[in-house]
Formats: sequence, C-alpha cells, structure tokens
Amino acid sequence: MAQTKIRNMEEFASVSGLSRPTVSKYFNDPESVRASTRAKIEAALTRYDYRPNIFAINQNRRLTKNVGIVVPYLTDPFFAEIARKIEERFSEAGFRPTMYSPYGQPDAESEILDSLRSLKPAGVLFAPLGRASDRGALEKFCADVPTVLFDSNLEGIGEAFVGSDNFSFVSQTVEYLVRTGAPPCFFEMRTPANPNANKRRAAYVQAMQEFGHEPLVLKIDGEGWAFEEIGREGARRILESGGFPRDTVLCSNDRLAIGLLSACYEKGLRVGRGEGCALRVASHDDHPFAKFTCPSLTTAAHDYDAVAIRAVSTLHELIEAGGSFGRRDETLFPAKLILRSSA
Amino acid sequence: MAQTKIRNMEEFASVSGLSRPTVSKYFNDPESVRASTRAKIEAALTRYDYRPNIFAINQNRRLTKNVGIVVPYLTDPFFAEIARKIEERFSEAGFRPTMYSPYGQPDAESEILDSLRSLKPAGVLFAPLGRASDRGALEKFCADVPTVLFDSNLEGIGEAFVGSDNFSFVSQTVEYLVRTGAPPCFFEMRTPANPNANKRRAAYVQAMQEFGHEPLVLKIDGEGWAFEEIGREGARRILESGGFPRDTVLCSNDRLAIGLLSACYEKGLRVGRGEGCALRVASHDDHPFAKFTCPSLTTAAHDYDAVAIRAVSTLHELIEAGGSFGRRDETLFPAKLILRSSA
DNA sequence: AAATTATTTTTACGCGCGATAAGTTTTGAT
DNA sequence: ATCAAAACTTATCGCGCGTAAAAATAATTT
Repeated sequence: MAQTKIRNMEEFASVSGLSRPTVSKYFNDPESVRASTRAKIEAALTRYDYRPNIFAINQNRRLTKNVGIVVPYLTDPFFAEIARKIEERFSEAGFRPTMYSPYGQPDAESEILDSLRSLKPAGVLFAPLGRASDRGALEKFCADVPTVLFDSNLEGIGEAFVGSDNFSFVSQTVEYLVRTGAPPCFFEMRTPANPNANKRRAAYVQAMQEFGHEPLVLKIDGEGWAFEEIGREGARRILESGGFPRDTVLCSNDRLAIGLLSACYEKGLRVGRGEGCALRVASHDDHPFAKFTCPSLTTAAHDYDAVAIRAVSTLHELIEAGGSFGRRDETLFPAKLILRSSA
Repeated sequence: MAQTKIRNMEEFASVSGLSRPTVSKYFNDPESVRASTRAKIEAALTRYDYRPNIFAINQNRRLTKNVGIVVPYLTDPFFAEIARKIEERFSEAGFRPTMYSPYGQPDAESEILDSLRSLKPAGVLFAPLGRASDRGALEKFCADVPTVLFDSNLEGIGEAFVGSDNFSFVSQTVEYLVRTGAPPCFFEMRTPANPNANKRRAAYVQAMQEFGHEPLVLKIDGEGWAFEEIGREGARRILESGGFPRDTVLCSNDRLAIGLLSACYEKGLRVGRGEGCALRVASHDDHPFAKFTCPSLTTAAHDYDAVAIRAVSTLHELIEAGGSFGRRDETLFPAKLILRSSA
C-alpha cells in the first residue's frame, strides 16, 4: 500500500503527477478540477492514505467547513437523536460537524460558545438552554458567527429559528383527550427551564377554553434537568394527597410523563383508556422511550427529520447568504399525534 | 472593555507588556512563568478577550491537547452518560475533548478514526463497536495514536483497557436471584454486537453451575442497536408461545429488559417479587432509565464514575509515558447490585 | 556586592496549506 | 487548423503560532 509516507500536500501532489495548487483545489471541491485530473488524484489516494492537515487547512481559510451543533443536554435521548440527525446531514454535505453540550449549565454554555468562536465555524446550529442562558453572551456570539436556533426559540437571537409548533402539539392532544374522554388537567414543572414549556401551558389554556372547559394546571416543584425524577416525585405527592383532580392528565413533556407513569405503577394506579383504568395520561415530544413505557405513551411527536433537515438547510442558506438574512424567519413544524395505550 | 481588537498573540503580548514567546509559554502552562508575569497576562486577559488561534496552536505542536472520546452509540443514555463524565474530567485537566460516535456502523467507526488521526490527538478513549469493528483499521490507528479502550475489550487492541467486570455483574445477580427465589433463565440476543454479552453469558452458565442449577439460555432474534424493540419482540414471541420456561429471567442488559418489561405489561403479566407476581426480572448495567421502568428494575450497576476516572487517568499516564506502556493492563471494576421492584 | 541561577527577550525559522498572479498547456468548439 | 476559454504550473506571500538558541535582565544565594 503506502510505500512512501506522504508528509504534506506537496509530496502528495508530486506522487499524483500534479502541482500543489491543483491538488488543493481538488480537496476544496473535487468538481472544480478536470475529470482526468480528478482520476489521477483519486488513484493516488488509493495508493497513499494522505489527508490534508486539518489545522493547516483552517489556519488560512476565510470560511472553514466546521459547523457546531449545541444542545442543552446531550444525555437526553431526545436531544441526542436530533443532534445525530443533524450531524449526519452535515457530514453528507461535506461539513465537519462537532457536537457540544453544556449539560444544563449556563456558564458551560457560554464557555462552549467561546471555544466555538475560536474554531471559526462556518455556522452553528444552536439549541439554547432557554431561561438560564446568558442572553448577552449569546447575542455577542451570534453577532460574530452565523447562527440558527433550533428547538428553543429566544426572540431576537440568531438569524433564524427552526422548531416545533407547540400550539400544534397541545391542541391535538387536548382535542383528542376531550373528544374521546374527559378534559385533562395539565402537569408541568413550576419553573420550567425551557421556553417551550411556557408556550405549551398557554396553548393548553387556550385550547381548553376553546372547547369550553376549565383549564387546570398542576405545577410541581423541582429544579434541574432530572425531569423523570421530578415527575415521579410530583406525581407521588399528588397521589398521596388525594390523587389527581381529574381522571385525565396531560403532561408538558414525555420525560415528566415517564416519571408520572412510574409513580402510578408504584401506587397500583392503572393507567390507560380501557376499562379498569383509573387515569389517562398523554404527553408531548415522542421521546425515544415513549414506546416502551408501561403503558406505552400517547403523545404528540416532533417531526425530528423535518426539523433536522430544515435546520441544516437554513444554516446552509445562511452561510451562502454571507451570514445574515434580511429578516429573522421562524419555521415551526406541526406535531403528529401518536396514539398508544396510555390515553 | 476591549478598546482595541487583538488580532494575534503578538498584539496581545504587546498590550501585556511582554514578548510573544513568554505569552506563548504562559498559554502552554501558566505555571511556567513568574508569578508577576502571570499577573500581567491575566490582567490583560480581563481587559481584552484574546484567545490563541486553535489551528495555529496545533499546527506546529508535537503533542496537541486534543483528546478523542469514541462511543459506539451516543443516543444510548448509557454511553452518553459515561462519555459525559469522561469529557468533564478531560476538560478539567485542560484538554480539549471531542466526542464521536459511529452509531453502530463499522465503516463510520473507521472513518472516525481516520479523521481523528488528522487531529493529532494526544490520546483517545475508545469504546469500540465490538464484533463488527474493522480490527485491521483499529490496529493501524492504535499504532499511531495512544489509545485506551473502555467498555468493550478487544484483545490486543489499545495500550490498556478499563471497564466493568462482567463476571462480577452476573455472579451477583444470579446469586441474589437464586438465594431469594428460583434459578433464572438468561435472556439475550442471538448474535450480540458487544463482546460483553458473550462474557455475561459465560458468567451466567458458570455461576449457575456453581450453584448447582441447570443453565438455560434464551436467544432472541434481532439485528442492530434497537435493543428495547428487540427485547420486546423477543419477549412477545415467548409469551405468546407458552411463556417463559422459568419464573425468573435475567437479562443480558437493561435495554433488553426494558423491552421485556414492556411486553409483560402489555400481556398483563405482573412482574416483581411480591405476591401476585408471575415473573421476576433482573438485568445488568443500571441504565439511566432503569429507575423508571414499571416495575423499577433490579440490576447490577456499573461504577460509572470509577470507570470514567480510571479511563481518564490511564490515558493521562499513557500520554506521559510517551504513548506506550510496557504491557497491556486491563482494569475491571466490580458491579454493585441495585435492588428495586422487578426482582 | 559579587556570583549564581532562573526568567525573559531577541532573533529567526518552520509548520502545511490557502490565496493570488502571471505564465503555460490543454480542451473543445469553430 | 485556429483560437479563446478552461485548466494547470510556477512562484511567492502570509496565516498565527511553536520552538530553539543566544543575549539580556531579574531574582536568589553566598
């Protein structure tokens, strides 16, 4: 295979029988050289495993091929899944995506942005922490680096937003629950970290009023990102002090619902829509584990693929537009109701 | 704040009243300069937000501060959690960790190693896919880059291995199940991707024999990494064709168990150790969701922290040893039995 | 205060490639 | 065969910093 070790592009150009600038052109865009030239280079690539030095490449380039993907909590399968889809699309498009996560910590988020800035990324897809984010730091970052927000919208930050339509989520679940049973109460954290939570609550109140029912919001205590634990503890307390005020519960998100279902099981409360069931539970997100809860969770699903595809294409356009759109577009995808056993 | 924008280290050295080589030394190791000098630089750092260009730094350094963390499937909360802990420790130690995942695809794994190589990392912590890995590619990589394996051991690959002791996992669960009830059958995939699965099966057989019971291994079909789905389908088929041959089931890992519990719930089969329960289920890993299954899962827990700490410190030592130990050490941490409701 | 040692400055080079300009060859259409 | 456009070669500069050696300065010891 590799008889001689190739040290740099000069040497590789030489063994390909070409000049360095031509080879350089090829690595920037293989289509930019003649087919016969391309063939020479690709033949040489099979004989020698040369790769341009990534640091030297980026040192002197105006625009790198680096893109950043930042999600608030990477150990949450929901974020891991969406980050993965985004990463995949960027790789296919010839970019070098890198994933970052502050794991819920605002100072870590700012730190990530700082070190991302020094990577001179062509662009960044950024799902902010939300309420806890350091707004000033984000604004400064977005002024320097073409950034598209996703999942959580912070008004005025980033050149565009791509996410899911919380109203679509909640109106569908409320409609379904009301139509097939009784009006739900709403189960959420008292001080949600994520701005989507507030929109969902507002959507719940509005939808209930439209259907002529009294909204009823149950706010449970708890800080941080251990939502399952918080949901379980909150549900336990409610169950131990007389139970839920209605026989249908709509959770703000699936992770809270997973905790709630766990508490119900523990207390021997049967959840589902069949006879012998004391409680119906529905939720939002279609978390990867929602299929496997007991009972399986009726929920409103994100269109993961659509969000990922659109986020990537929007960042693409932003990069090609030179880093700035005229106005800040917000793209919201509707949810898809997934009927399972819990409601 | 920043009156003048600092373009490079030369300018920053000038506003600090020092020469560039001294400033360079500081950024390589703040302790290597006099305290008064350090104070000057740090004072300048508060006035100007300068950061050395990451590409220029690494271009010419023998050893970068980059470290790679590779896990087989990052959307699995188990891997996400261990990767996170490792990442955290490296960051604290002044390294620049980057996470990668082939998401179960062997060619993606090789590709990751290739692009990692061009990052000239000081070292890599690598949890391989296992059976599916391209052994030749891994060997070539490890020859060039100081690598420590974790989670999955591949004999002869990498300079060291840090992981959990599968025998400790299984002997504890088997002992507990036998002592408090009946000898379990073993529930696993027919063709597991991960070498740990084979060790666990062997450990199960051995432990059963030592306790004087007949081992009984149930092999279920399924390919890929959708373990919950595979576990559920496998359990469904068993339940629909007469049920489990014993009233106690030990799963190879928690993700299969999550699927199995889901199938049991669906079929109305009550799982747990109390009266009225038809089946006891235990498992291994202490997956982040094992607390929230219905019933909550009795399992043998990895010592996540110990593995992460030891993996990082081993790679540290390897780097300081110049990339090679005399012999290949294997560190195995024992499991901790976590008693919950399922068995 | 002189001698020794530890730091810092000066000077200089190199890393590997991007970018550009001016000249040369190839291509493909007339 | 002619010629312009396209592609390639040659040559050269610069990016921002690491690194090394020698000279100058500061801190510590005797």
